[in-house]
Amino acid sequence: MTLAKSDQSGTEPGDLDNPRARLSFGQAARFSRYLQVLTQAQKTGRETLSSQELSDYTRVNSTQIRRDLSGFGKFGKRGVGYNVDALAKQVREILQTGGQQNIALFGAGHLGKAIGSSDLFADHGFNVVAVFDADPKKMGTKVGGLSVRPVADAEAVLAEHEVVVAVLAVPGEAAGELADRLVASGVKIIFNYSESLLDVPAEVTVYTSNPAVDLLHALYFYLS
Amino acid sequence: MTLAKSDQSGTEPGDLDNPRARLSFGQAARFSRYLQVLTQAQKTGRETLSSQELSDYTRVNSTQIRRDLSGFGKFGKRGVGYNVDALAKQVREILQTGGQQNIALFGAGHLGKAIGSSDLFADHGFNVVAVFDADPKKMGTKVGGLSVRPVADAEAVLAEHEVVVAVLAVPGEAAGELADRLVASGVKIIFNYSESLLDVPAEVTVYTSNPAVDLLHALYFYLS
DNA sequence: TAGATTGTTAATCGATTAACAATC
DNA sequence: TAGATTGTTAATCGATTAACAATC
Repeated sequence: MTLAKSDQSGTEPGDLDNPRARLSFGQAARFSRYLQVLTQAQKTGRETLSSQELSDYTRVNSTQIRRDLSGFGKFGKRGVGYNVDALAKQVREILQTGGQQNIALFGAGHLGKAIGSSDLFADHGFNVVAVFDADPKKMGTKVGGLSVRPVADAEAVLAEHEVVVAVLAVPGEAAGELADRLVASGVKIIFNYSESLLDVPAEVTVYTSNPAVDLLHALYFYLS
Repeated sequence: MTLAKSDQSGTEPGDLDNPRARLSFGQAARFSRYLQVLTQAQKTGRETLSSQELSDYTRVNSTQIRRDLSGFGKFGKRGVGYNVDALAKQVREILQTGGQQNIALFGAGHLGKAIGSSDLFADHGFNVVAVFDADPKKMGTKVGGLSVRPVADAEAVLAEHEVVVAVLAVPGEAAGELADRLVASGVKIIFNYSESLLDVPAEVTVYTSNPAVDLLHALYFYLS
């Protein structure tokens, strides 16, 4: 939450004279979604997308999209839309996604295997460097090309690869203690796929994924 | 998006005289998250939670939380916090989560198995009624107590169980065509775990889950 | 009592929306 | 040209934040 501080300038959030202006929390969330849609559109060979199409896929208002983008330049062509390749490149620059990031995956169950063998992270330049599990029987089995390792190795691996991002696909009972170890090892971003509520220091960001929460949200509007 | 219309009254969103006042899009999202944390806190035997603790777990501002809740009544005790059981009950009423909802799961791969065998949905009263897959070799195998069925059966099963919610844990290539069939069968809410962008009519809500998007977002603040 | 936390107000900031000239 | 869509402004709405009296 302390990360959510917006830029101090009361004027243009992304002034052309200052293209490194810090994005607000909401803006960064939106730009991330734009990039996801653009990346996927590139795969299907789309050459242009209008702000309205981007809006349909991201559920962000189309005026908002044009405003977000126009803060960094004039990337669109009136009457046509935005060039997908060019805009994807621009958004990557805005989000500063240049550097390689290493990720550690904890849990080699169904969910761990699903995440480890998907291209979700690789598509955006993230590199899963290790898969850990507590079950001795799983040691050495392969998940997405990596051999499963004992959780005891975690500290050494995290340090060696300078891992800042950890994905927790473990049972709820194991998550709390594991999170404490990760925080002690310098992990700053935790994706929590367990049910457990994690207590971490303010400088660590926890993303808890829970489809049931989104379903409650969606159903509320469907039912009323 | 069309679902996001807020209530028309410019005054109290949740007037005590009108406890059924429609929640705004953002409010419904927040109440869903409160309920998730409260449900989990119940499991660990917590008796009370303060708005600050709820804020730490939901990343929603604590004043915002108190304000959301106070729109529906005075549920807290000053100097103590909120009773977990009582507040969970209240929030369930506010979100109108009484009715049973049936869900169909498509895809019996790693991700499908992870979702089908978890308690994520069951915890909130949702009922997975069928698991479908395209692979003939998987027919009859079990996922979370259900036998995997051919996708050809989908229309009949969706109609029989009045399914409004579908979860797509299938490869991207299969998702688009499947979504069209689901929409034709009356499905209104689709959880899309594939990479594919889905084109659906305005009355259908698509939730696309993508950890990489959240990671881009989180990293932006970590790196800058 | 003293400390903690709610319930509530007011000020500020960011998001949404409508509208439209500019222009591809 | 005519149609479509951007870039931009202004108005409104919702979220965030600080502050604090009320009260458990």
